[in-house]
Amino acid sequence: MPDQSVDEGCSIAATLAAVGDRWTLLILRDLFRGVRRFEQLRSDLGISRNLLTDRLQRLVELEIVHRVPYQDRPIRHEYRLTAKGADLSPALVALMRWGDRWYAVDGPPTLLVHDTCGTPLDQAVSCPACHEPVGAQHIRSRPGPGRMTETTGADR
Amino acid sequence: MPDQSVDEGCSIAATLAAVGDRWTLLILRDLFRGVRRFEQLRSDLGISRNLLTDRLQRLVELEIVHRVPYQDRPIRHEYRLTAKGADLSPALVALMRWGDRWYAVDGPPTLLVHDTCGTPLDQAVSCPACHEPVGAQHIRSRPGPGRMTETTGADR
DNA sequence: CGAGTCAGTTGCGTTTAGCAACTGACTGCT
DNA sequence: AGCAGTCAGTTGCTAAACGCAACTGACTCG
Repeated sequence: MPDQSVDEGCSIAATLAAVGDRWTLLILRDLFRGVRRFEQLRSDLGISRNLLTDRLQRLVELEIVHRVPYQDRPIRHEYRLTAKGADLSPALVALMRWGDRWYAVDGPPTLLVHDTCGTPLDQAVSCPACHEPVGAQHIRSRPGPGRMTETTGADR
Repeated sequence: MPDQSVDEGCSIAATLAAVGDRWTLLILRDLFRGVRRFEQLRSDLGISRNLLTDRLQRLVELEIVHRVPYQDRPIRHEYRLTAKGADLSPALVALMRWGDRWYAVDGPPTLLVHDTCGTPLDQAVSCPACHEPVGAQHIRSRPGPGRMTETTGADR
């Protein structure tokens, strides 16, 4: 387990400590897609029940997901993204675009489009001063003002 | 292990199959930062040697990283990002920004700036038609034309 | 009343991760 | 020449995480 020495002062490490395991980002992908129920998630992902239970509980604890009842008798809950969870959207988009570029055969298997106009969307790192896209080789990093909080309470 | 049924037709799953384990993205983060040698990576990350060996070999196999000699006698290699590896930059940026937003205390611990002008950079999903940033709730997905290749040969 | 569904929990064997010790090819000092 | 030190691994053992199958419980429906 990457411990606090890695996390300290690095937002990438903090993010990965929260959602960076084998299943969590895949679960979140499904939640974005509208798959919200335990059994749907389980069969769509092929994850075992105990792990799904565990990952969902963890996501609820981290307030990335919340558990809302969708029926009584018997009471059943579904899992929905919170604002914090929905805010992972750019990260999933970025991961998807890399897979599109390096592993897709005849173009992307899934297109992201603007709901109002249907245009396929793009993602870029841009410079607010120069008003232009910035490639990886023109990105430099500098120490910023902040510090990190603990991602989790005690465990993991 | 998320198997091919999950990967099939999903670039997010393909990406995670390649780099989505507990250490790989952290290793890549260090490579972006300029940490390139085995012992530097090991001590910076706190990863054990056998795992680091394994992850680096895997990254070399996937052509995300290549191994280049930096001295003879004794021959020593360093690990550098290939174009494919450097192309993960937007994904790491996205993960970092989420950590910044949800776990940083007094602003981000690391700032990304444009090398030519020093301006802090931003990342956004945008619509080429509307010329405006698009939030998660306005993104829809549609089946695209493509299909996925295998991320790995046989194992894992 | 028995079959079926959904959402878990429990138990157990396999895989993977983490730690420590060891190897090997050197360099540099005395 | 001999010994300490560095870098980049490899090997062996234990502990934690995962994956599977079976079981529970609260229902509904025929």
